[in-house]
Amino acid sequence: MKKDKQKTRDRILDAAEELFAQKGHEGVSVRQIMSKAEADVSLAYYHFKSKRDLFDQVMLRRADILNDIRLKALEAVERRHPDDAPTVEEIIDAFTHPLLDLLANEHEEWQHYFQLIAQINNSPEWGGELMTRYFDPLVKRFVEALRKALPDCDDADLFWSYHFLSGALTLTFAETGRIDNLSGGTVRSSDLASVVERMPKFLAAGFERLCR
Amino acid sequence: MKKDKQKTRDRILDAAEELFAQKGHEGVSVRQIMSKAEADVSLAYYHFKSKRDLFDQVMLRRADILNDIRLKALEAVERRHPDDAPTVEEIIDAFTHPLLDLLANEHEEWQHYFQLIAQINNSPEWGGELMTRYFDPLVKRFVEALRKALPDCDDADLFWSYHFLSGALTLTFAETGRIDNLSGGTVRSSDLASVVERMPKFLAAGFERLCR
DNA sequence: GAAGAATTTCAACGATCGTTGAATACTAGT
DNA sequence: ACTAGTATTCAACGATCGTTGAAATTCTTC
Repeated sequence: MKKDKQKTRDRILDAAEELFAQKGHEGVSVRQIMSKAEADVSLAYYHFKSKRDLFDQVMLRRADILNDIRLKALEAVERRHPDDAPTVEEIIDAFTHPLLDLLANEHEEWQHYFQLIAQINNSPEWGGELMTRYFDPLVKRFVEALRKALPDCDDADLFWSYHFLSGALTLTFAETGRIDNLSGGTVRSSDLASVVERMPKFLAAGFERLCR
Repeated sequence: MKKDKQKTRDRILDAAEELFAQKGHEGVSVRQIMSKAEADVSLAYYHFKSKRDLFDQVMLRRADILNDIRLKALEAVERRHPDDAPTVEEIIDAFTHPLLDLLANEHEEWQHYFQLIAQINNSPEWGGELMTRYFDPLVKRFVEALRKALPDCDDADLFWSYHFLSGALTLTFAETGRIDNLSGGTVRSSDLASVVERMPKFLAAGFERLCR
């Protein structure tokens, strides 16, 4: 039935998502993906045009959901400030909180996708093209909100601040465990509640110091 | 002669560094590397034990230089403060400035290495192990300096702040050009002088707000 | 210039890669 | 039950993968 097609296609996407996140696009073979998906190799080429197309579909599958909830979070913040502008911290929170919530509360479902984004964002090969294509419209919307909150900020300060934000956020997605070692175990990469409460404060302070 | 050996070995390391940085460890074949190095495939296995060993040697070649100059920069800052503690911004500047200087002034020589670090730092596969092995002793030294500058800061705030710093710094290394698109060309990824003057201020503000 | 070590070339191995075409099994509407 | 599509299996293609052993060359030292 139709459901089975969806099931198989989704199983392939799940397996691909996980393996791409762990080893990168080139570090995984179609055979490894299909083996994890418990399906024949040829099925990859029945459901997708090519390995590259499979990769793109993995990216696309969750991108719209992400853009939706983040836009709604921003709009909610703006609705709470009908007259004045929201604070920088509120805007950054709207930008980051939905993602960190998803990662914290639906960890198994979203972890690999976020790890994939973490890798792509720092890759010269993929970083420019892919991230721009999927997420830049939303990012521009947030930058505009930040500009309104920091009316005296010049463009260079604003965009570089966003750049630092982007780096801090995506490294969090990677959950490399490096900070676990570094702190001797007192801090854990997977403790996203700690990030939710600290990251907006940390980054808002940066924006505000640079922009005035 | 001996010089030629070094020459060939270094040509291989250079080619590997560039290709690994662009496509990742698994995205490049030994044959592609040796073709760029203009040497026979077998020479890779004369000069190195395996592909993985070649990768490790690429990482090692510049790691010590980096640790050296950063340690010296920190010691210089501390020497300038015989009685009191250096400011957070001074410490962060010592941590980041040497790297950004190298990238800005010897771009061709160091760009690919830093791009490689940018990718590894955000990879769950490599991020924990490799970065810890090569750079954590130095990082711990800097965290101690920061702790002295922020005596009332608790460990979680301190380590998470460093985590945000690490993400912001390594994304800068990647030079993905994403911010170029985002800003419509008014900001350029390769304009590292802009980063040098902004990043320590931005990050110091974050540390200070979180830690007090 | 001969001896010995260091370096480079050449040819090949088995394994795995992405991808495809044709045959088979399954499902839905009549 | 027949048909028309949808989904899955099987076998295979040429290319490329990491790696190796042995021969040929070049370099160092006497």
